[in-house]
Amino acid sequence: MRELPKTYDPRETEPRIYKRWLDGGYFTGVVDTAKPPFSIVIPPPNVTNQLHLGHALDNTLQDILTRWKRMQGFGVIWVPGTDHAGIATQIKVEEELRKEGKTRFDLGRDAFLERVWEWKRKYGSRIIEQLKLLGSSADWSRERFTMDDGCSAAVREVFVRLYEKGLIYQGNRIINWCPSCTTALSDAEVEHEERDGNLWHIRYPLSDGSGYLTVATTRPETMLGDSAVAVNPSDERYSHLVGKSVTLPLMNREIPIIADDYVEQDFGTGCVKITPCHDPNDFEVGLRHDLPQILVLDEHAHVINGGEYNGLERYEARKRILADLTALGLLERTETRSHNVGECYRCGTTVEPITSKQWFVKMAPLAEPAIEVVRDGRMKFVPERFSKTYLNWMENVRDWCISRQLWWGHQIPAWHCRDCGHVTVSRADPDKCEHCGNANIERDPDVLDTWFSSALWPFEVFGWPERTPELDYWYPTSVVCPGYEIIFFWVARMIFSGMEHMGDVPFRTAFIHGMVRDDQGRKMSKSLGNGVDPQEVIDAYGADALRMNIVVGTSPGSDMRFIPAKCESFRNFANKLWNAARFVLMQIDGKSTEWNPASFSELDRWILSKLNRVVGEVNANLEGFELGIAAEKLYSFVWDDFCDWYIEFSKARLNAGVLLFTLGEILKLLHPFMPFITEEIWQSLPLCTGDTDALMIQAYPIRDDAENFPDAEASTESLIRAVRAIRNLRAEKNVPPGKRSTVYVQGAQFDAAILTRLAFASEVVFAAPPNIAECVQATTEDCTLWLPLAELVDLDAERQRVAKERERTLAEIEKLRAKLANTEFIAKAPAAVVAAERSKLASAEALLTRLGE
RNA sequence: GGGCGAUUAGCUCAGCUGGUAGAGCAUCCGCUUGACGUGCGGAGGGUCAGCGGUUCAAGUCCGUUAUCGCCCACCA
Repeated sequence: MRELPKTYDPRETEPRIYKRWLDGGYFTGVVDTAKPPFSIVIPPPNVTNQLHLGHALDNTLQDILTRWKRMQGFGVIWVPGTDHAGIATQIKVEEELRKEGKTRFDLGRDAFLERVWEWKRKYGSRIIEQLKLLGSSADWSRERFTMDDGCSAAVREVFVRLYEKGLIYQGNRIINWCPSCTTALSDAEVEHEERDGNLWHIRYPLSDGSGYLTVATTRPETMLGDSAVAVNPSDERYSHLVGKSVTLPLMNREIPIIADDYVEQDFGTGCVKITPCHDPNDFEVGLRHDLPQILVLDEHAHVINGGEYNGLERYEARKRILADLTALGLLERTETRSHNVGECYRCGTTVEPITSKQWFVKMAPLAEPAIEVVRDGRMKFVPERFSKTYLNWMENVRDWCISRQLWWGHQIPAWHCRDCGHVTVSRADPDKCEHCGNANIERDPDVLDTWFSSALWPFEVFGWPERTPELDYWYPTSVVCPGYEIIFFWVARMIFSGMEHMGDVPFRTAFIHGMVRDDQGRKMSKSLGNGVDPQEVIDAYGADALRMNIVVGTSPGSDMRFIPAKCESFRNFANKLWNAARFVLMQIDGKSTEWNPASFSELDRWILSKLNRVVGEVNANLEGFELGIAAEKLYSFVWDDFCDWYIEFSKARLNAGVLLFTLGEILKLLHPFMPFITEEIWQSLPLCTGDTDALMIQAYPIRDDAENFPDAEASTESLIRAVRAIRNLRAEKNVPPGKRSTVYVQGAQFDAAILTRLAFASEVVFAAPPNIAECVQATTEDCTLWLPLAELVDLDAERQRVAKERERTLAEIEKLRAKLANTEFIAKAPAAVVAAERSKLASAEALLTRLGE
């Protein structure tokens, strides 16, 4: 048995304990069909950067569930890994290059990719290191990366399958384009911001010279690409003009006036300029009316096909165009108006809707089963409300643009034939066109949306498309723990991918959490500089304290503020537990810890009964994903019940067996939450017998109804109330702590040794004092206590206090009597509730009698 | 324009299926009480945002209002 130091030192302990777990191989998932499976795949962190506190939240939740289930005897695996994060990582490396005065084009594709891999290696390993610092019990032997060989094979297989099914297609459609990242984006990758802007009213002269139409637009620069002006078909103001034409100012192009339902009569002037290449609605209108598509902005959002404006950047072009229109007297007026601007979720640049040839996933057929499984409960969200968010999105989802004009990512497995134009999509790299047989083919340079590969994560990590034992055993996974911000990006896409390729849900439960904010409730961000490095917190307070901070006092799905002082309180808790263990070790030293129920006192049965209750509750809470509530109950059981009372009892009446047992059970219960300290203590206990007898593989306690002792609970709680009453009395009377006195008790019989010790008594007498007049009195619901302290007490104050308590009791009695006099209450409330109210009344009445004595 | 969440002690937040409000921190008083001052004992502090309803009983369910926040949406 090792002597424990007086203060717990997480910095010394954690690395040592973590190594012990690794050496024991306890994290390794084993396919064991004798056990029920439990699997979690990590939401793979992006290799863009090291982890922040949000990841600490993700992974603490996963680790708690994983450790709990492992201790419950499940065949557990937690698969770790990282995500290549195509666009985000590419931006990072390009930024780095920019500092060297270079662009990716200077390096060329291969050299650039080598640079990105370098970045990936650096941050990928840092991330894994950080996950370990947190205590994550992930199976490192199965660590994956979304661009490793296995994932690449899965991506390739999925792409080909969907293509062959006609669910992946190439099309020239309007998409979101980021001029800074110079790539297409999916709808989900565009963030909408409300911005102040202008609505410019511009006159388009009628071609016949009979006047003009005024159109209102927020994007005057796109007028260079206008191919019509549209009005509502039932708008009588303009019906006579439909079929005629206007002359597009600046470009002097004659464009038709058309009628389309899309136009709202009441908005602006009721006339809309139609720019099919740069507005999603206009694009649709253009298709309906067979309008020409005139692209006027290039990949950098510089003007093309715009005559004298060619080469101008879009906002520069706007200025010039507005100035020119003003000069021509065609700018009727300018109205300020706030409107939504789409921004690239990675770089914040205003996104340009642009027509472009891209690859798409046809969503309707995929969405259908993905909607069904959530509707019928085969897959559930925790908290439940997120299923609504999810369904709303899935029910309205549009085709998914999956091609990105980037270099970092899975290159699209499609080869274009320069001779016949046919596209060959295949599992193996082709050397000739499958249509004309010529070798003059070229691979599509684009890569896939990064989420295309993460969508496959829950099955690709188990070896899919191979049918592996791991896949059979662990798919569908049990739980996934993402933040709500990636429900669309990731959760939704995993669900339809799982349904399509595995024929089953990817996970039974999506346990959604919120965001970690700073202590003022602000989002943590680089620019604010308010980000917190988990390692700093771990260094200062220990990983266990960080984990508890993250879990306690937060509710699932809601954002939380990170308050360092809260870590301090859990560090203190860790220290409390540590010292409780020290006490236990000291007490049991040289004593028998034999389990002998015949020797149990009421106090022993009390703690066992309380323990048993907490065991039941904690398991139930964990089952319901109420991790914070479970942790809080354990906190209070350890501190309030075990330390404040049972350990204090033990100083007067020791049962080494129960003391040690209870500590052991506490360690097991707490282990998923605070793995390091609990394991460390466990290793010093005689309960831990062998070298491989780690706490983390002990059986998690389960509730045992034979361990309920209501009588012991009642009698001990009565004792606790008496002790409190005496302490209270002494504090109120400012009795010096060293001053002991006789305690008189009437109405109950207690363990005198305990009462003597905890109530600072010199002696306990179970009778009313002979000199009541010279005593101060305290009452509990089942007994009266006196201290002969008349000389130390302000008698006036004491009378006042008693009077006040009397008043309070009277009020309560009145309330209870009214309640019990209510025939409806008696008739309708459950019998147990009525009985409880009756006994409350009885004890209140008894109290009143005693107060009156 | 839809949808969702929040509003509880000075601060940050818990309170699952309704049964007379809790924690941590902060505050105040006292303390070398046989593990712990990262501690011990004691105390104060809330008309659970407002209004209405259901119920024997509402922080908890329903409706409504207000303030704050988030998500989604093709009115230029």
